[in-house]
Amino acid sequence: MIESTTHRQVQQTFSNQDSCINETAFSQFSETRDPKSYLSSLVKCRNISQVQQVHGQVIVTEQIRDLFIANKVLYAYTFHRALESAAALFSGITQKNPFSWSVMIGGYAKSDDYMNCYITFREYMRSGDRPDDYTLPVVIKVCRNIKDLVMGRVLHSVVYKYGFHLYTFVAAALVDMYAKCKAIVEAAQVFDEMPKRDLVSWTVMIGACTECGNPEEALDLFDRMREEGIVPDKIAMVNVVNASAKLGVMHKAKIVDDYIKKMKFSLDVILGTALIDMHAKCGSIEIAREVFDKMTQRNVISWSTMIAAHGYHGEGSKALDLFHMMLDCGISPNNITLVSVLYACSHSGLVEEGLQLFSLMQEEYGVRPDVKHFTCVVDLFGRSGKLNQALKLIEDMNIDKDVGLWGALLGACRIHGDVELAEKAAESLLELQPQNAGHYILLSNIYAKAGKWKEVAKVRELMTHQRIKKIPGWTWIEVDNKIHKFSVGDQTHPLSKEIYEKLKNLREKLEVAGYVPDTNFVLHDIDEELKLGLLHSHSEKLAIAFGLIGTPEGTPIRVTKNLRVCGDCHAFIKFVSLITKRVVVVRDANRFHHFKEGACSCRDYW
DNA sequence: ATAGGGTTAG
Repeated sequence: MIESTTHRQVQQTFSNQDSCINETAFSQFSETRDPKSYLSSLVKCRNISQVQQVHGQVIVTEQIRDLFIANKVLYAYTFHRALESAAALFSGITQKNPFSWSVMIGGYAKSDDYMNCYITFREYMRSGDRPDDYTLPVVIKVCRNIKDLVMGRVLHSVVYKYGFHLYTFVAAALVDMYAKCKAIVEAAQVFDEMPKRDLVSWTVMIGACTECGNPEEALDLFDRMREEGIVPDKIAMVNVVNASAKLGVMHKAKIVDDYIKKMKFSLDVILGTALIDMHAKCGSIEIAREVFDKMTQRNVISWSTMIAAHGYHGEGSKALDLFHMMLDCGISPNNITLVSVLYACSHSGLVEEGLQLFSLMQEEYGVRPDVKHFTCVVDLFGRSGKLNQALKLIEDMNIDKDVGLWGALLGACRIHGDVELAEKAAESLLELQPQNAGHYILLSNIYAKAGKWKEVAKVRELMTHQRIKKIPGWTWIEVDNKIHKFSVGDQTHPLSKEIYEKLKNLREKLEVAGYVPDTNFVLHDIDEELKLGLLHSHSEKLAIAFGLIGTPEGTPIRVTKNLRVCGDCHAFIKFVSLITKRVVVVRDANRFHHFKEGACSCRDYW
């Protein structure tokens, strides 16, 4: 069964490595000459040379003719990622059974040799054997890893062609593959078709929903899963925690957290890190930090997550402290850690610290700056008014420039009212993303701030011409575990009358304290009176007024805005926090701005 | 004997 070349090759290797035959497993083998009993344990804990020795021995004893043993040795090679030896052995096996194929294909997959994995799978199909339940998940997983949706669909059709019903392992692999390729409809189809769903199938579907931007559905699925009597494990919980993190709703985070405590899941690195991320993104930076401090093991990801969390909550110096603590613990930062630290610096206005870090990140930490790091530094320069330096940095870098980079520059232009540079940034930005309404709005706001109404009109014309619609700005707030959503001028809320009353009352007090409404904002084709009305009923203001009505005194008011908070609202909120003695936490995108006693935790950049 | 699900930025 085994070709003689393979035999010779192995014997050669065998004799070259004769010095280390004293390990228990091997001597045991030498005595008994019966590898079946312990070969599998040998595979798992010994090194490659022992596999070679066993291989040599079974060739000598001709036990290699036993397909069971040949397959075992094959698996041993792939386990240790010795693919060349595995392939040589594999090609010598003339009577390959599904196990042999599956192990060889899985071996390539494990070693990230995707091309050979595909090729061998194709050979398998052509060999006349039909692919089995064990091989398909492996190849489907490869499609997932390299996001090869085309091949993934082919494999899906193979499943049907051979008349498989959606066996759980295959189906779970398919759902996951589709999800990672962002094909949520197909993922859901496979999931719905499954005759039986186990914990893994539910878990991948929960992950799929989160991945494709529907965390609410993910949490619903989790409830459904439990209703069907499936008990989650830690991996399932990580997916649920991620869903909750993405949703960003604090009371959901609390429910998930309570459940994890109730089920007494211990916090390993991954679950702990996911929890930090969830609490931070749902607004509780304090709880996030508590989890972090409580964790018994932390890796670079846990540290990066916590550093980033302090960063987007406007706590730049805490982020920096943590970064140094991390270094003291002997953990090497990676590129993401450095993005997090630089981001923290730019959001808190720690210009010197940020620039210092950037300048020595390569030699000190061995991380080569990529476009994300440059973006943070452009932000850093930009916010501190050093627009020329920001531009020079962009011009001098020889990395592909992306939307984020130009966006940071455009944002900086808005803060400092640099129209000329804004036009330059916007030009590059619109070239990369001509359909993104946000860029047009930002540019037109910059023109408006400079009083260049002709240019404002031009941008508007451009938008109309290209059929680009402005996205409405929404703000929402959680009160009594319910989400209340507001848009500008909103009158649909049941308590609308009280809200406007409260707002009017509030505005009088704020104006006495020094708040001046800023009418200098863009609204097209609207007369002054209406414009003023809309100014007084920004979605943020409505949500905050409702928050003042609906939440107990002394508790923070937390609102989320889908777009960036405008300058007028920023000033408004500062005064609200001063007058009412309430902490106001505003989240826009993934940034949190904590307002307390008339000040904002983040560096002002409106 | 071999197979499917887990953490960070943007």
